[in-house]
Amino acid sequence: MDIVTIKDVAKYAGVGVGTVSRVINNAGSVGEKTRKKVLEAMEALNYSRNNMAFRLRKNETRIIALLVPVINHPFFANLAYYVEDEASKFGYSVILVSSQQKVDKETEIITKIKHREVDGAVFVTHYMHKEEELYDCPIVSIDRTFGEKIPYVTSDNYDATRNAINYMIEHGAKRVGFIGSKPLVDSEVLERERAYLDVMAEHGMNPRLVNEIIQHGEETVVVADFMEKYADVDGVFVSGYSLSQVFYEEAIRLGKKIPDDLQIVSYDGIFKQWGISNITSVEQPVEEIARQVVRLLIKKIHNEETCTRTVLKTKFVLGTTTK
Amino acid sequence: MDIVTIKDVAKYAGVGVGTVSRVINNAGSVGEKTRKKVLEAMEALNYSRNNMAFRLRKNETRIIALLVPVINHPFFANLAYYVEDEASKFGYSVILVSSQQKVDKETEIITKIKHREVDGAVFVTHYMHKEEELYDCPIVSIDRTFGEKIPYVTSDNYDATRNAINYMIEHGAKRVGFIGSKPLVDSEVLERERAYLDVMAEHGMNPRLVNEIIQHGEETVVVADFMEKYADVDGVFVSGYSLSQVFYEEAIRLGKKIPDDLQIVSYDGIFKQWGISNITSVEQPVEEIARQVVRLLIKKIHNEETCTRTVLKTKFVLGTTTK
DNA sequence: CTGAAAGCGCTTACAG
DNA sequence: CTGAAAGCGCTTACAG
Repeated sequence: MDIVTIKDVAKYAGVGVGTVSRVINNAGSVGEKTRKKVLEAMEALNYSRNNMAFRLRKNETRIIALLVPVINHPFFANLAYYVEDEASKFGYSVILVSSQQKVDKETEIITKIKHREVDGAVFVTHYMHKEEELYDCPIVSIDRTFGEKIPYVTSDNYDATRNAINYMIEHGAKRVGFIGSKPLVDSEVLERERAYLDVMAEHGMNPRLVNEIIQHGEETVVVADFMEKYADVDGVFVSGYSLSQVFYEEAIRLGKKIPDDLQIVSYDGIFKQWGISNITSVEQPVEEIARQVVRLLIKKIHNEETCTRTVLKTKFVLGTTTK
Repeated sequence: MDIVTIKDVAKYAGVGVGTVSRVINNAGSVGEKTRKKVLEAMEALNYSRNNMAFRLRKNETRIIALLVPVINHPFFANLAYYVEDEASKFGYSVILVSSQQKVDKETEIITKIKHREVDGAVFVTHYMHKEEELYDCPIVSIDRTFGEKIPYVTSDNYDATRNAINYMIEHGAKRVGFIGSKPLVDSEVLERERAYLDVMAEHGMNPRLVNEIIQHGEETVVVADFMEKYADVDGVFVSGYSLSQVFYEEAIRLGKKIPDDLQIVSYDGIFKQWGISNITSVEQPVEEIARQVVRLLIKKIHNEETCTRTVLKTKFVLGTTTK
């Protein structure tokens, strides 16, 4: 079972390789009977095009990379699902990289672009240091801002957070706290803290705020500290992918009555389909985010114009953790 | 910013392209000062190897495909996480394909192998029809059996199911049922039903069994039917990725006291880390499955010997749904 | 409409 | 130790 090339087909059909190429690609014009001969030859030889060669010639890999902190988390897994779905519509495959918050995994993607292993990448990561060279690569991001040259899509962090906090206040919360996993880098996620502080100021309330860089695995400690420091909170806004579930469980463990003693609203990460406990939350339009980001990236790859910032609307979804 | 090739480096360093290639790959021997010149040239020109060309030459893509029914499900997302981690240790990237139970997505992978877009694939799918051509491809599978030529890894389905059911019986269950999402194809998952029937026979109990092919989205209906048909069950073994959560919720909805009226054990799909409700379950060693499957695939790709069947041990994890 | 040739960016015998 | 050449499997002007 040797590998059959365009040459074999050409010989079998008694034509030149160029002609074979033309019928494969429906490019140029080729006579009807020649075309038929070639098609028969392809059939007889069970030919299939070697796309490594094709791509080298065309200088495109038709692959994009998706860089997420971890894939085995509901938000990112959902994102990956729709990214793959959208990319495949445009003939792109997607390779997966879990950064695990390690910088080397992140620079690895840049390397893959430079080495022509992928055409571009979508970055969902809040940890990598900026690198100049990054700006020349076809990259799009979610939430994170890199300056004018890298388009990103985000959700209406500020407004959604305001609404969520006001909701708790309208439903009786007097001492509202904010606990968040703070990105290391410029990110629209920071708008959530700003929104919180603004609302607190408007109501003349004292902020009860912990927003810090949390390493994977440290969530429990941070939550425990928060609950000790602000034992009197009766409403908490939780920001960050792995934080809400931890927070919810810790609150239960401390014997808080939810929502009577304590209301909770979370940004991100509550996915009914996975049966995760029913926390009231600001739900991101993950499907739409995924599709937009892919389309932006493909435009970027083809050097088309893109707008830098795309903002999508979240949905406030009531669960059982608010009044 | 033109693309810089090995030729440019060679010219800059005043050597032949072969020499440049040799220093890049540390292959052959090259004089110390020549090497230095070349390295300097690479540095000066900011050269990085075009891996499309490299791979065409070597006839390897260093990419494997992971085909799962859907990526946005805890089990598969975890699998993907470890598959990517293991693959990257061997220098492989992994592209992701969610079959969504569609046959065309599945044959697409075969196409990708034939077109040299990937070197091989891991199949986690229970729906595709057998195709002869598949047997010549570097493919490994999870649970599913394709005959001698395709290696697969699975867990101890039979024993684990026996243990789980016996556990419920030992803890008072008298009318034990089995509800499962049945694979369309030859799969070790079928051992679970066999184990169940064996245990029922040994205890002289009447089987209460529904094991059928369930389309995505139909879980609720099937569960409702089961509960109507076997309203008297006081212990149920649930088999199938998306079924356990649905089953649990339906039982609650019907007002069953768990575990007093009804004990539940599930195979697959309960992941504490995602806060999914605490169902007693047979936990698959997903990390180990992933790593084994990748290693098997890479052996397959390199035409090394592999054993056809690898069985890994599950863990019986007590939750709150059994006595 | 079609064939022969050059070239995509690399590696690898083959001479020297 | 090193350069020139052939070749991986394709596409694409270029002639005819």
